[in-house]
Amino acid sequence: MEDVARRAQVSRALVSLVFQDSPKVSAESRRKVLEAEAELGYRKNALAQSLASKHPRTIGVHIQDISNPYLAAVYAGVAEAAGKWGYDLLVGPGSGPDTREADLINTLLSHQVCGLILQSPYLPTDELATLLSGMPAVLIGRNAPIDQVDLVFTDEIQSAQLVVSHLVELGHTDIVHISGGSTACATAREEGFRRAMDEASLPARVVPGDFIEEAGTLAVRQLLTDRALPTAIFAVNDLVAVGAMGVLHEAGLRVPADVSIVGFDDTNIAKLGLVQLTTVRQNVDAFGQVAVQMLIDRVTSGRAERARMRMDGQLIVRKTTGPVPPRL
Amino acid sequence: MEDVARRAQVSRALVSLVFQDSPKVSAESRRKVLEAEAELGYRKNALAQSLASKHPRTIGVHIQDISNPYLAAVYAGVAEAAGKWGYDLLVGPGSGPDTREADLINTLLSHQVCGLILQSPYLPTDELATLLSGMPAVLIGRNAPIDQVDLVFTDEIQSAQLVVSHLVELGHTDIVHISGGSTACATAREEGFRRAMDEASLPARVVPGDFIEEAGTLAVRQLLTDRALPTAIFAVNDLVAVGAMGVLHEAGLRVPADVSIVGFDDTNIAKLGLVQLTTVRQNVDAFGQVAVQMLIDRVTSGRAERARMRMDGQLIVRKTTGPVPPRL
DNA sequence: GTGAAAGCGCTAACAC
DNA sequence: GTGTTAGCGCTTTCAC
Repeated sequence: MEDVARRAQVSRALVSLVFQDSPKVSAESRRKVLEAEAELGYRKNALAQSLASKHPRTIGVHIQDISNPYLAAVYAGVAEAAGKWGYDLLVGPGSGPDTREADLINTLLSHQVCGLILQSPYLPTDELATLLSGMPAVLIGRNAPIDQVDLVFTDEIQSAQLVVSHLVELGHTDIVHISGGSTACATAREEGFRRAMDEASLPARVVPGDFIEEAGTLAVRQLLTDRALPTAIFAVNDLVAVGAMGVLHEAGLRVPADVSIVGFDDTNIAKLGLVQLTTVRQNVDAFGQVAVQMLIDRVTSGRAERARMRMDGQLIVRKTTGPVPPRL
Repeated sequence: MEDVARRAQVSRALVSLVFQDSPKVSAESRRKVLEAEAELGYRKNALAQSLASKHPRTIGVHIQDISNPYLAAVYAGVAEAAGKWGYDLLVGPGSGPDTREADLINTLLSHQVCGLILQSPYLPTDELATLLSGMPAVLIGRNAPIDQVDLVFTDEIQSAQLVVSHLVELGHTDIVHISGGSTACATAREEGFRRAMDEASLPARVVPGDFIEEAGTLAVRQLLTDRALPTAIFAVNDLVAVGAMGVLHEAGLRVPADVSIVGFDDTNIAKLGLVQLTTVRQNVDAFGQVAVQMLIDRVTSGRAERARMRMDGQLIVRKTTGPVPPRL
């Protein structure tokens, strides 16, 4: 930076001002500085910048399950929005459910980010709260009651209702939900399913499961041996739905002629020609944008109240749902 | 840190030494410092640390297609190895093939990482070279001839040979490769296919494609209308293979009874019960470890020569390959 | 072993 | 508008 200043024949301070495009610098000086910068191939030192500044322009991101395309899309939105606002992104090192979320978040924090955007389905609410204390953050896809943390999430209740109405309209009355265990998001979907079935005066059958394919295969195998197969299955996510489809296929049952199946997330698997799964899509495009805006707003305005943004899910009807088969 | 020093009744410098566990500090002092640290809930400022030190312990990572489970696994290996060596990881903001790789790498660089680990399939070699000039880096899954850049990659030639021998052993002589365009990795696979077919004295039919499902559907549709369907298809990756399977299925053809299919990467899609794709797995577990070690070695030793690590692929035989159907 | 002092590359408050 | 100065939180000589 010293070099840039010398080459442009100005002081270091002025160079600094140019880079934050302050209004108090003459067009002439700005031009000279920019020119010198380009000629020298100068690259800012984000570290020094954040260290000296009381308002670092780096936001930390942690998305647990980035291999889920729904979250990858959220992430893309975050990246785009951050770029537009002139913020750098730092992503915590972690993928897969086994990584220690707390460590990752600490790494991010130690790099002095100005705020955090997290999708953290596993960390208990209280741990999250102590970890985040005093740090602006927005949580994605999880309705956690933590002060000073903003929220963006899909209305799982409404989404589940969408699924149930779709199936009920097709004539289904015997519907099983394969749940996803005890994560925040799984319980919300299950709750939504129960409520929707209640409203339709239908019995809500729930089989415990997980977010992996095997949960789907196991659940359906059990239903098969119990001779308790329903006419429709609502899986907690696409992977589980596909697991279920696989077993039905093996058993010589047709989807949707014999059993209808609905997933959740609209992942790339759901779109596969071989699968063509009816599923629920979350409003991914908006998620990232909203999250970044919430965070920047809180950081710059010093807002203290919690902001929450609940978004509707959207039913994507493909080829795994159909009319209820005639009773034999 | 000032506070920690005061609480432990020592100087700031000593605290610094303890954190880098220098040998020149007494057990007594160390204990006191560690205790004070814990009590105060001190968290290091990675920024200040990297800024002051001539040897920052943060390595930058950019993996373009993290949604590919093969790469996610590589990444997990990197994360584990980095942790073991006491290095922080910073990940560049980017997902999907449309993000500007150069920008991401620049972001990483501006955060003063001590080196880079990259999977960067799209960036031209020369751009990469200028971008990386002087910065220790290891490239994953790409055999690019850049000085001062270390390499870890799968032997695509050998992998393609594995696939071809498998199919030839099953009696196939009419094999089509759906290629992946002009990325480094696609051309290597195609080259391997051509060589292996040559060695088997078989004609090498190649259909141009891409790394997406649609490439598989398009290619097979074309083969179908041309009445030029082979008895076996070797797709550039799993996604393309599944696209191909989908179309064959629609057309009433059975896999592998009528046509055998092989993919590449052993992604989660290949493992799906509905798919059970024969494919090639790369030695993901070793990739990350090796990459981190190469990088740290170069950073600490100042080694100037290039290191390269070529690894063998492994054929995973599932249920999409079978004996060649009898000629009608 | 331990403490004092200089400085990493930048921003920010102030005077010119 | 522009230059000067003092730090941000840490590491690192270098004396003691």
